[in-house]
Amino acid sequence: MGRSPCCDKNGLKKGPWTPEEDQKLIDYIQKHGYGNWRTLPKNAGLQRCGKSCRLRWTNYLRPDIKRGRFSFEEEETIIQLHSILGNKWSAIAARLPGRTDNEIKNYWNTHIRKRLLRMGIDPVTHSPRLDLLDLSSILSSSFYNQSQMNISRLLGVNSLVNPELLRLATSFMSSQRENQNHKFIVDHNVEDNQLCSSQVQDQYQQPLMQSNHNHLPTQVQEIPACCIPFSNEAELMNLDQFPSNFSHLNDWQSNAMPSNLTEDYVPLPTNYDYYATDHHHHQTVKDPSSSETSNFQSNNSNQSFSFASVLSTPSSSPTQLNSNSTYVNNSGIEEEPDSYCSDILKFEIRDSLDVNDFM
DNA sequence: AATTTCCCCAACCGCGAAGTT
DNA sequence: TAACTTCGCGGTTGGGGAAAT
Repeated sequence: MGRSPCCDKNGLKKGPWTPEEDQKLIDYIQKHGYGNWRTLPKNAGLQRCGKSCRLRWTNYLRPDIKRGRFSFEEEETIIQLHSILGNKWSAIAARLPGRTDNEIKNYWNTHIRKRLLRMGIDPVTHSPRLDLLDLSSILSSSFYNQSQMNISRLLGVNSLVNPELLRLATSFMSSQRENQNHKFIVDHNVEDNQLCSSQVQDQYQQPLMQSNHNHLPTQVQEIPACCIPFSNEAELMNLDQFPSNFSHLNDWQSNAMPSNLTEDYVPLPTNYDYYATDHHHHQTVKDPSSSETSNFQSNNSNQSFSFASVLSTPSSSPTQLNSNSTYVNNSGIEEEPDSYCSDILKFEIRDSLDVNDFM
């Protein structure tokens, strides 16, 4: 069909918005609600095209926008969802309350993508690529004890259930065991380790599901490069239908996982409320799509995000969900989520669980 | 201190989908 | 059914601040 002329560009302002323009837009939307973006700027007294107004509103002025750095859980969720959805930023944003697709897209392109590349992970396929992998950084930073190993640091992201990388990592570990007895010093400042993960659990969980609980997958099995136990995008989209109470999920988890794998993880609260810590500053704005007033809080995304998060977040994680994304460590110094997580997520593999069994 | 380079992110652009006439 | 309008998405750009030289 014919394309709409974007807008009459003559005389319309472009570029950064001024506070006055912002206020005009806010005032207008608070009075009349949003919608009909084409006529909105004229009615609001703005020399902008409707598209520009819509973007400004949805990406910046909306009262439910969450500002600040991405939390570890958010980052983790982005990676997980991206492994399933690809560059469908709006779909990803729908499951990250308060975050916009634009913000997520920017964060992916400026942070996560680069980090994955440095770790030898193809950010498109979420699969390891040996031509990208910086082996030296792995060797120098990932092994410091035979029995204690931070697999998350090694693998970088929990979404990478891809067994090939696990195999690669394990191969390194095995060779290290054979050839060296000394401990490796962990460089806590290595940026490649920043994107760490808490979910070695996930490394096992999905294969276990797929293998009918009876055996672990072999390395040649094809396993989707994601850890959320949904086989496809449609299934993921149906997350919204899940109740916010996860008692069934816990049953499912405990049934699905062998006890020797699950016992290190305490069951999560069944009524986990993602919004519990952040109910501040809700402005009320009319949503023309509804006859009632909306406060822009998406319950759907609440539920779905919680579900995914519960699946992948050990209860031992000290990080408050949806908290401000700046972290303060014990010394009162702000700490970036990238670095704090490398410490909290050290993962101990019990002697009875030999990672080589997964080979 | 000055200049250059790098990086981030708000905003723009083009396109397709969905809705309306 | 076609023509048109509106909206939303994803890719890209460029301004400005930070870091490096």
